[in-house]
Amino acid sequence: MYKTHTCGELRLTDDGKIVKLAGWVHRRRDHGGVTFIDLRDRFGLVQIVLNPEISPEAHQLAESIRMEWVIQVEGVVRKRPEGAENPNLSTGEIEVEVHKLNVLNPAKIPPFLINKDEEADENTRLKYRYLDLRREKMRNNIELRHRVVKFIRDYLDQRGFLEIETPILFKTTPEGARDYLVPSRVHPGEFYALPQSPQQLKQLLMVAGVERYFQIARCFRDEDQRGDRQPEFTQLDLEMSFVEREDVMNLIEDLFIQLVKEVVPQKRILKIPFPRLKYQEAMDRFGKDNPDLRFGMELVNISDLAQQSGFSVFDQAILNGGSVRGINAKGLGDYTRKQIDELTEFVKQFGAKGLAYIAYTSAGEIRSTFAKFLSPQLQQAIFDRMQAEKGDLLLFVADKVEIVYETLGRLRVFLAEKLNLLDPNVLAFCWVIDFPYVVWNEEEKRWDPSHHLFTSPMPEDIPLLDIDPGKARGQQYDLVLNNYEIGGGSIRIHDRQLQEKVFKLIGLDPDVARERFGHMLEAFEYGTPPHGGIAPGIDRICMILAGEPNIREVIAFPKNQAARDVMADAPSPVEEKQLEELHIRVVYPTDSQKS
RNA sequence: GGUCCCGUGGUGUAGCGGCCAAACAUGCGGCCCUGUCAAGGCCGAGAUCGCGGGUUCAAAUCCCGUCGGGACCGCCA
Repeated sequence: MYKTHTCGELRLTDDGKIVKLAGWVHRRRDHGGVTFIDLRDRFGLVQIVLNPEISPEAHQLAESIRMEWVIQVEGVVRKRPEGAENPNLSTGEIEVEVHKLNVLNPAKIPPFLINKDEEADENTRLKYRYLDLRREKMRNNIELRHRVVKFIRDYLDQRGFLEIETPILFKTTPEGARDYLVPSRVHPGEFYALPQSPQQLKQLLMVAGVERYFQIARCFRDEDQRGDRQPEFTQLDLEMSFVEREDVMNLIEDLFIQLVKEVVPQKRILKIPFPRLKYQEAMDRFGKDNPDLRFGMELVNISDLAQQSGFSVFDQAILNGGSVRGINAKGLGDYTRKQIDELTEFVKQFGAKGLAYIAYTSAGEIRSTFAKFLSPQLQQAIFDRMQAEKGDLLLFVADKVEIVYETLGRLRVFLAEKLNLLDPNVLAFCWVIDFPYVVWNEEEKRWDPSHHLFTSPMPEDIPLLDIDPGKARGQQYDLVLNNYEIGGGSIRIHDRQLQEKVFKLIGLDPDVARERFGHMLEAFEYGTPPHGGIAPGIDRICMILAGEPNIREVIAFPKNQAARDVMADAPSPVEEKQLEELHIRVVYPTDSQKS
């Protein structure tokens, strides 16, 4: 054994013990006479002392040692001299007096500092990820992730769930995200696809009678990156038989309440039980189906008031079937014209033509883009409805309702960030339910499933599928946390006729449906229990719990925005021989196709 | 496919037409120092400012292009 103890565990009670320690040189303090080294391993830091009077050899050798060298020491645990304790260190009451020092492996000078939390260039961090992971923040994040997953496994195990692995090499499903394809060597011209999620397989496990299944499942989607999206990511994939919507929601809600209590006790859940918002309510109040409930500034509909104003921008919007809504940016009434212009630019990105406002300055003055249409009565009515006080800034968007939602929903979050209203220690979970079952795809002139095509409609809305599909609601539920959708699920269809009806509704050709999903349809005829499930995203959850701005910070070896692993430099070209075996010929894009 | 932002010693930043062959911190090298813990003191090395082109008497600084990175839109059932 290289070590008898870890660097984090020695205490005053170990005083006098002979120990062996091994780890990395975190810092070295050479006083000419005595030399101190903070020795680090994954479990902590401990100060080791090299005294020439104890061991001249060790002290001599320590001269040459540099940061991040891997060393081993043998020595005696000593209580530190009076006044030399370090209260910032859990091992700060003791130190290890070194009798023997062993260099296990020297280290080059690292490209960034391991012992400081100073930001380093992310590209460099990714290239030397193994060094980045030594740093305290990343070590904590990776450990947090372990705690989260461990908690989930234990929690579900105690409740009768089985963790079952499903294939990584599976079948393409072109209706979702773009698939990652894997060519078959033994079947020329045929391909596996990496799963976008184990959706079909977990449903088939329900047909198989598993009843309670989960998996910490890797999922793959070949779409462009975002801070909260990687080409491969991890879901808690879960499915249960003989359950209704409430059953799944209640289980998951309790799981997260307990998880927070155990893994991040310093964080506070805003509301228990989690608020449940109907989709329409979420849109009306927050403009998004993933609302951040940590702050107010809710949208207010003033279409009826705006109608009387005579302000043509408002009239036009309403005449075209749109609406006029606003938010009260509390305390921004003294914003300058320039600052408001900035907000206007912001909403224009998302399709708004402009931003109307009423600034009620702290001095009590009114400034407004539609001042001359603002009769005292109208102004009062708007102020009443929006609870405006001196010092407030009322911001309005008049447009098609989708654009109003989109722009005000984003503006609301944008302002909250600016105003520092987003407390990272508060966890505002909520459920969003009663989603529309299908949404009209204008481009393709067809109905698209708003969740996925195995989702069951609300039983009472099934007749609507024939007469007015847009009005039907799905048995879908999204779990939302602080402005992120962290999981979506639904009660599934377990009846072949209904499933075929849905395929037809969304314009899936029966032959194509049989080819792609024949195994599902057939399975449904062999005694399928009612079932449903959910798939919370582990990366996003860990990101929020760790207070990180993107999921790369909670993934050991993430890819960059261009979907590249910059450490190993993947993807990479392959040998011609490999391509031959796979019956593949590469056709490179020409310059004109590239641009 | 598109929009925006960034690119200065190893790292993080400053400089944003002449005062800059570039400043500060940290790291790195050397010397001094027996109780420090972000040790300290002294000395030193290290960037032609991502790359290419242009404007100008003069470019790290302005413009165009390009490469790299990031944020976002599209996309993500």
